[in-house]
Amino acid sequence: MARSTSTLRGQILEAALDLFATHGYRGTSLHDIATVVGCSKASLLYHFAGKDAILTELLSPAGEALAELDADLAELDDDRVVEAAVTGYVDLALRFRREVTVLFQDITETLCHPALAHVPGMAERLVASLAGRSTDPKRLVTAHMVLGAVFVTCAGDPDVPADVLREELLHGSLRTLGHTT
Amino acid sequence: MARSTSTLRGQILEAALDLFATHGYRGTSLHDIATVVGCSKASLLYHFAGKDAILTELLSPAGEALAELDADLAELDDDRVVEAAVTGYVDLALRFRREVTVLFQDITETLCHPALAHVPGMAERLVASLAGRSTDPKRLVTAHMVLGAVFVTCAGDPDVPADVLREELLHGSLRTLGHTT
DNA sequence: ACGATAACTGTCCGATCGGTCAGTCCTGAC
DNA sequence: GTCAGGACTGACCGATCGGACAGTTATCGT
Repeated sequence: MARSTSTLRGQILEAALDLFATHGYRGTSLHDIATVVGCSKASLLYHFAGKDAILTELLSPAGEALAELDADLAELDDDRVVEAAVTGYVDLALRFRREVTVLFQDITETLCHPALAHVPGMAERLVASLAGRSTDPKRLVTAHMVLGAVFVTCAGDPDVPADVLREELLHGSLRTLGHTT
Repeated sequence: MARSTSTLRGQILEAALDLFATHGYRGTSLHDIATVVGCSKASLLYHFAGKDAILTELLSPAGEALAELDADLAELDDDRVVEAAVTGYVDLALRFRREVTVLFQDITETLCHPALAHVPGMAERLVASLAGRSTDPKRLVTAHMVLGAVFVTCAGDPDVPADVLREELLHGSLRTLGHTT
């Protein structure tokens, strides 16, 4: 073996995450990844079943974390769910900032991916939670706004200290929702 | 001539806008467009110089409108610019909702397009305007949040009456910015 | 020292893409 | 009628993509 297995696998995932976040999933070829890593394209396909498998492995942790949040929020009553949804969503988006950027780059291609099949449904429930499970169109719009605000801000990766960013995402989202603390 | 020129051109643009918004620019082939329109792929390339040219013609009006907003905002003083930026941006995003969706689907591919070369710079100035030209990191974060909130909400095309949507985008954005009316 | 096995690669393949081009078809002016 | 020119198309092209596969290299247990 030229390299230890885990080493090259990790390098491939790291390079792929970088390239997917910069140029999108469709905009990145296996050749591009192989060039960055410094191995052959065939080597990628030795470690991973295919290009899909790389994306799946990259996004699965974020998907599972979102599923956890989804389950947690389901057990809260309506007046407590809003703050929990905001905090959980912001922390999730910050923790998986690079994955969010990948999603942002190629939203349709990545969302229709098997590993993320449950995301649309969970996103819809997250919006419902952000809206305090109200069906008022106005509150649904603001909930969508929070979804987009945190999403794009994290994907944009602004040059701001992490704690300031988190604090402002939380407060800004609550202000958007008209939630008085 | 089988059809009047303008008819087929218009059908091509309409179909392309639809497909680009649904599957992204990269995810839509000339063959896809031709199939929807009901003509040959070669016919598309008779009416347009290339796939790029179709995207350019689709997004140019939105780009020009953004440039107008950019120029208008430049002439306002700091305490007036925030509300003007919010109103102008929301109205722009609503007017070019489908174009926003196209942008959302394939952000890197579309933004590096010649016709939209000035957009990143204008977007940056728009963020500055939304932040009241303050350099406070907290205000910059909230400005980015508004940018994303309106962007994603318009791209998502929620099933809400147009006037309610506009009203909530405006009020929600101002609340996000902590702007007391 | 030496197979067995895992790690890795060069090369080829079919599919699909955007784009070109010679040629056909139709229409309207004369 | 006819003919010039715009509208349109089928067939083809080179490039690039994800992927398959036989073969080579390096490592380790014995």
